[in-house]
Amino acid sequence: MNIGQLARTTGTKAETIRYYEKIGLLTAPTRSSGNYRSYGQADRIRLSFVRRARELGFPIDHVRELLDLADHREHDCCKVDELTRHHLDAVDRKIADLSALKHELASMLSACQGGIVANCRILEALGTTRANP
Amino acid sequence: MNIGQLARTTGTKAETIRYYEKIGLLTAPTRSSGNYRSYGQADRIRLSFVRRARELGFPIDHVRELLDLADHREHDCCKVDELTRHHLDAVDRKIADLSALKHELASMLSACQGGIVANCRILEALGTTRANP
DNA sequence: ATGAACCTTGGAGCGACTACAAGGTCAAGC
DNA sequence: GCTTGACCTTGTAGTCGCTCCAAGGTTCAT
Repeated sequence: MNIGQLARTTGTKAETIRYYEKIGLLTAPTRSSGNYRSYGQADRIRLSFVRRARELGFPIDHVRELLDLADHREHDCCKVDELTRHHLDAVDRKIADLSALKHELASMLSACQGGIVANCRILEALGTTRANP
Repeated sequence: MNIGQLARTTGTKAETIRYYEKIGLLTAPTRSSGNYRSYGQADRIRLSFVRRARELGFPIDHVRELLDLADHREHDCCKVDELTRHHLDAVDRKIADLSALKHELASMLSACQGGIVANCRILEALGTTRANP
């Protein structure tokens, strides 16, 4: 499998695969006679794992740790649990922040009655300072 | 007011203020005899507006448009409304994505019963390919 | 006069890619 | 055998929104 095929079967761009190789997330594969990267099933599985973890929003460093853990199947899995929990907390915080934001934007929108900018409640709301005045 | 004072009164770092000036979000202020930037109240208000919009997650380009709109008080405010609506939609989508993510992470966590990595449900879930296999 | 606390500029670095340029390789069709 | 076009290679620069740093200038209190 060359890089394009691997890219297609994993829904990744070839550039991204090369990037993962450069930062050491994926190991350099063997090369063909024409110096093309040549991948096998194990590579595909590993990349899929990476993509899935990234889809779930794990930062690259966490993915690296997860890969490490997955490579040592005799280890205790509490570290995996901890990473996941940690990430879940971060996601929760982000959701809370965005929800607050959403309500603020929604109330700005509902206050807007159209008309000219001079009377715009949205811009008014934006002009309302919050940081220590 | 020099840059440090403006920074403190708006909860911004001096570097960020200089950055905003460089990208043309804020106009270059007058300079003191010693070549220090010297700001007035109008600058403080404008920067506060920018910070507030950024807090609300508007990307810099939108902030630029909002500033433009706020500068032309006689214009119709429907563009402001549109920008806000657009942003609200994006926030909503992000919340939906994160909620889906949260549930996935939570169910991964609840499936994990401890033990060694070889039996870890979290890693198993991560290994489950989703992109076209 | 000296030192600390500020300011100046320019440039590099972050994360996680993405895009591009200039060239090499491969398979199919003629 | 030659051309065409799709693929691959490398390296570098750009994205976004800052943040940090280094090397030097200014201001003010002691």
